[in-house]
Amino acid sequence: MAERKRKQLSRNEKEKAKSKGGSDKCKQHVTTETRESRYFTCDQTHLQPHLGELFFRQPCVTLAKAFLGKVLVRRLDDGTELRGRVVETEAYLGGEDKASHSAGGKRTGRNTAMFMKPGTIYVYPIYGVYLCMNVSSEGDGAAVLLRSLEPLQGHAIMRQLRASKRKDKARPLKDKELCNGPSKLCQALDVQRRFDRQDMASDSEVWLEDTDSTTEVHEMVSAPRIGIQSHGEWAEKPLRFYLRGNTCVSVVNKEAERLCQT
DNA sequence: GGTACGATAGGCT
DNA sequence: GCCTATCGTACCG
Repeated sequence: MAERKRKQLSRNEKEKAKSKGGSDKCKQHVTTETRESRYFTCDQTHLQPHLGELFFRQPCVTLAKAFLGKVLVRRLDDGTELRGRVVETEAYLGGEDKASHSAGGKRTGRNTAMFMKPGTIYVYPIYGVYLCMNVSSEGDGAAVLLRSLEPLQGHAIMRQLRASKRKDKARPLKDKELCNGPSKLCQALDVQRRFDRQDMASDSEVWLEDTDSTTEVHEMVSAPRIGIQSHGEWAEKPLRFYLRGNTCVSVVNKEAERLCQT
């Protein structure tokens, strides 16, 4: 309950932050599809399609931070490519991390992907209805949860995919609402359970692209993770990372932003 | 517009 | 029985 209140509070703060600017990048990319395409055409020469094994072979926290700003690509069966910039992640360290599915080194059928080589995708169902996508990092049972994307390409299809899980007469989703949560991004990119244990470093349906932009330290916020309030001290550790001011972040934590100010 | 809250549903342990 | 969420609706200013 307290968590929910905190969430609500944070959402409010997110909206406020938006009006202060700093979200221009998001706006710039999110406004129209045409503009996004142009952005990508311009930058095409600087992109390194398919970040490989080397990228994922980093310690969990380092990888969770390194994900920020990278572009997640989903290629659908018909060849359509959906793109979103990663703006929010969480690190689940495995072993000692009590909030991790692999806490205590516990290995089950479900979490096997967490123990596989860095870059392995871990997709699991939650609350019976939703999916969450993680990527295995260096370290036994460690993985990075992808929490939010800033839609860059394929908005219409993302909206369609998201709408199919909602009521017919529900209000249309804003661009920033398409991927602003771990399960929302799975819906928007049509991430399926069968992706579990696939290798993001070599897969032809989901991969990560580099960009020429680097995330400055002051642009990144570290905050406690979401939805794990029952895990004691591990619930407090700042293992969630997001891009400051980006309107596509699912939950803004004002206190953490103050602490991260440099 | 925002905030608060209840309902939801299925797999895993 | 718990769970790394989300949605719709009711209420508030």
